Amino acid sequence: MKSGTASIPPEHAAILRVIRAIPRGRVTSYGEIAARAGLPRRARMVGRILGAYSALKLPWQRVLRSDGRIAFARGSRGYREQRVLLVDEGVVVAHGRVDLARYGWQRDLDAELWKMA
DNA sequence: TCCTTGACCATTA
DNA sequence: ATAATGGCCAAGG
Repeated sequence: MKSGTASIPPEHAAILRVIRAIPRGRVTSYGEIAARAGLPRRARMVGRILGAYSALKLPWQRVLRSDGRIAFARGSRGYREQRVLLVDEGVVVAHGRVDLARYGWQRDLDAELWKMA
């Protein structure tokens, strides 16, 4: 064999890197992750990656739709699990939705910038 | 090969 | 707030 590790496509690696960088207690969207990974308009790919690499311990619960709603169908196993994991790290989930103005990753960045003023 | 199905999204109406 | 449209694209029938 070549070098033990299975080769992960660069695009996949870029997306995984962004997902792993989401701070605990904050959330972001599929599209935002794609954009940060240098792959604008490829939100769908992020969803596929999350499923494909579920063996890795990723903070998948911090990934929501662009409007802050959980992507899984209400009542589904994934939906319930994600809600629990988010609440566990202090994120308020009301009606299957998170207030992005409050818990969004971007907002976290804004706070950092404000501190410099 | 074609068609459908998604852990999606921005825009337009 | 809901709905249609077009973009995106791998996987499975």
